[in-house]
Amino acid sequence: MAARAARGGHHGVSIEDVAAAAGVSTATVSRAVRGLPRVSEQTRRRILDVASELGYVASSAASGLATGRTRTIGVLAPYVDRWFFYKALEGVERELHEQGYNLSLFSLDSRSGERQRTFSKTMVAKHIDALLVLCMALSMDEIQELRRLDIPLVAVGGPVEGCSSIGINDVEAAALATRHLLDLGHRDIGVLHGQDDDEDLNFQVPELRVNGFHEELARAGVEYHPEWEVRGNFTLASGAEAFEELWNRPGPKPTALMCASDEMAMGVILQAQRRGLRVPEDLSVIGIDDHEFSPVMGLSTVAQDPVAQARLGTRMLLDELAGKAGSVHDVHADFELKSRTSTAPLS
Amino acid sequence: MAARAARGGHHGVSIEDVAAAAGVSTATVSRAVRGLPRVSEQTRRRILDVASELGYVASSAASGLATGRTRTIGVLAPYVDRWFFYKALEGVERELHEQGYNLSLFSLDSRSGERQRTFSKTMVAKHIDALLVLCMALSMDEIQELRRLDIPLVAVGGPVEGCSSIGINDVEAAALATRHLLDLGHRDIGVLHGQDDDEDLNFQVPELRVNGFHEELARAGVEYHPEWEVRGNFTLASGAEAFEELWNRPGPKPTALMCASDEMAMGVILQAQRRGLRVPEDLSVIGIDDHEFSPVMGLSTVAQDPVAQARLGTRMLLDELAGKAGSVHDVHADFELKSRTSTAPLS
DNA sequence: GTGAAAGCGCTAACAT
DNA sequence: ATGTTAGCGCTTTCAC
Repeated sequence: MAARAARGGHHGVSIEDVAAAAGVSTATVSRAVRGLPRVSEQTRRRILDVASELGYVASSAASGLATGRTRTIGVLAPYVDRWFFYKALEGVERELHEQGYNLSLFSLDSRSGERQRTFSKTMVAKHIDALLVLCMALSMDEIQELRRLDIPLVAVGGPVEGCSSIGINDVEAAALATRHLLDLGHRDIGVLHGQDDDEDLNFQVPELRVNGFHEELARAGVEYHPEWEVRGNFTLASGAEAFEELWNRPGPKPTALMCASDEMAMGVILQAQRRGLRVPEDLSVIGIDDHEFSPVMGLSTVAQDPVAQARLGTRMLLDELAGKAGSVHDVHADFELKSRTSTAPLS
Repeated sequence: MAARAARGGHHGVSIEDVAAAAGVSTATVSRAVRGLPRVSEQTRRRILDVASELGYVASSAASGLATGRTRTIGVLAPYVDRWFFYKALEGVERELHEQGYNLSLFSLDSRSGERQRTFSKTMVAKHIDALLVLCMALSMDEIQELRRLDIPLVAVGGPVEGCSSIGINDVEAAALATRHLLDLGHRDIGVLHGQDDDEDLNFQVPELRVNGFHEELARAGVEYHPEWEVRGNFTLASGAEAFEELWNRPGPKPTALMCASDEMAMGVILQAQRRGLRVPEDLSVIGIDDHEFSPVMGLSTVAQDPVAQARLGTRMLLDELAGKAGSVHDVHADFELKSRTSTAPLS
C-alpha cells in the first residue's frame, strides 16, 4: 500500500522497490523472478513473496531494452474476419500464451487507406521477435522488407517466396475433392475458383486448387468444360453469385461442383436450393476447408485444420527464438476427405 | 550499407547512428522523426532522409521505457473465432493502425489450461496503454485486477461492472425482434436462449435478450410458454440441437422462434429444413446480429455493427490517452430490424 | 550466492 | 533551433 509512494513514479512497482523491500540487490531480484539459478531457495522465496505482495511485474519495455527481446510475436494477415484467418489467429494465440508470449496483430488490406502497408516500418519493426504471415499476397518489395527485418519468419496457409511455409498441399487437396466426385460417377463437373479481384489474398492458393482439379480430371480422362468454370472470392455471397452466374449460362449444366472453399460451397448450396434444385439429388457439391458450419450443412469437404497449422508455425518460431536454429521449415499439413450429404452418386 | 557496421550492434540502426550521419544530436533526431516542433525544416528533411536511408526505426522498447507509453492497446476476448469477436477485432485493428498504434491480443477462455487468466500479471500489465474488453465474463476479482492496472478501460459488446461499455441495448433489440414476430400475427412464439454452459462469455447479454423477449410478449398480452424456451450457446450447432430438442418435446409447437443470435437462428433453419419443415411457411425464425451469412440465408434479424462499436470504443480509448479525460463513456449502439425471408405472416 | 555498475536506445528537461 | 545530460527499469558481466 504505502510502498508505491516511496519512489516518485505514481504508477508501477519497480525492481528496486522489490529489492529494497527484500533487502537484496536488483540483480538478485531479477534472477529470482525469472527462475534463474544462482539464487538460494530461501532468498528466492522471500523475494517472490515480497514481489507478489507488492504486485510487482517487470516492465516489458525495460527488459526488452536490456535484452533486445520483446517476447512478442507478430501476425500479419489481410483479414481477420474470414474463416482461415480467425481460426489460425486463435491457434497462434493459444500457443503463444501458453509460452508466455504476446501476440501483436497486423491486419493490412488494400481497404486500409492508401495501401500504405508500411509494416516493416513503424509497425512490425523493433516490436516483435518473430513474424507469422497468414496467406498474405506480398509483393516482392514487401517480402524484401520483411526479410530485412532479420527475424524468424514463417508463412501459414499459403507459400511466400523465400520463406518457409506450412499449409496443406492445395493441389492434392483439390484433386482429392475432385476424385471424390469422380468416384461417385460424376463426369460433368464444374469448378468454382477461389480468386476474383482480391489483391490481398495469397494468389497462389486459388490457382493451385484449380490446378488440382484440372489434373485430376485429366488423370481420369474426363473432359474439362471451361463453361462450367466460374469465379468467386472465397465468401458465401460470392458462392451464391457464382452459382447464379453458372446456371444462367446457356447450355447443359454440370451434375457436380467442386468449390475452392466451404464458404463458397455453402453459398452455392443455398442459392441452388433457392432456385429449386435439390442437393445432392440434382447437384453434388463439395468444398475445401471444413468450416464449422459444414457439419450442420451436411457439406462434403476436404478438411484442413488452421488452428493446428498455426500452432505448428508458432512453435517453430518459438523454437527458433529459443536458439534451435533450423526449426522453421516447410511442412505440408494434413487434410482429409469428409464425405457428408451434399455429395451423392450420380443417379 | 556500410553504416550499420559502425556500431557494435549487429542488428538495428540506433538514433545515434542517425544523429552521427546527419551531424546533429540525438535530441534533434528524436524531435525530427516524431514531427515535433523546434526543428528547422531544413534539418528535419536532412534527418528524415538519412533516417530512411539507414532504415532507422525507433526502438519501441526504448521509447516505451523513456515515455512510459507503449503505443499498444490490448484487446481481451474469450474467443476470436466467433462472429462478434472477429468482427470487433477487425474494427479495433483498423482504428488502431490508422492512428499508428499496435494491437495486442489476449484471448483467454477456460479452455486455456488451468484457467490461469493471469492477464493483469505478466501479460497485460506494463505492456499496454489501454484495454478494450470484448464480452468477457469477468469475475469480481478479475475486474478488480483490471481496474488496478490504472489504464483506460472500455467494454464492447457487453457491460462490465464498473467500466464504461459500448453495445446495443440487448433488451430493446430482443424486444424489437419479438415485436416483428408479433406484428406478423404470431402468438405462439418460442425463444432460443443464448447461454448454456459458457462461463467465458458475458453472462448478461443472453439474459438481457431473453428479458426483452419476455417483456415484449407481456406488453402484447401474449401468453408465454416455458415449454417453448430452449438453450443454446450462440453457435450454429447449438441452434440445430436446440431445434431438435424443442421439436422432440411433446405437445403443440410454436409458429415462430426468436433466437438470441443469427448463428443459432441459422442452425434452427437448417435443422428445421432437414426435418421437412418449411421456413417461413411452417415456422418463422428471427435472429439478432446480422451475420455475413444472413443475407444469403434470407434470415430476418435485428442487425448490429460490431466493427463500428469496436472502432468507437477504440477511439474513446485513444482520446483518453491523448489527454481528453472523460472520453470513455457508455454508449448504446444502433440496431435495426432487417426483415428478410425467414419470417412471414402467420397463415 | 550475491552485489556493483555499466549499459540497452530513447526522451525530456534544461541549457545555449 | 539545437545540444547536453540525466534518467526510464531492467539485465548482465564481473567481482566478491
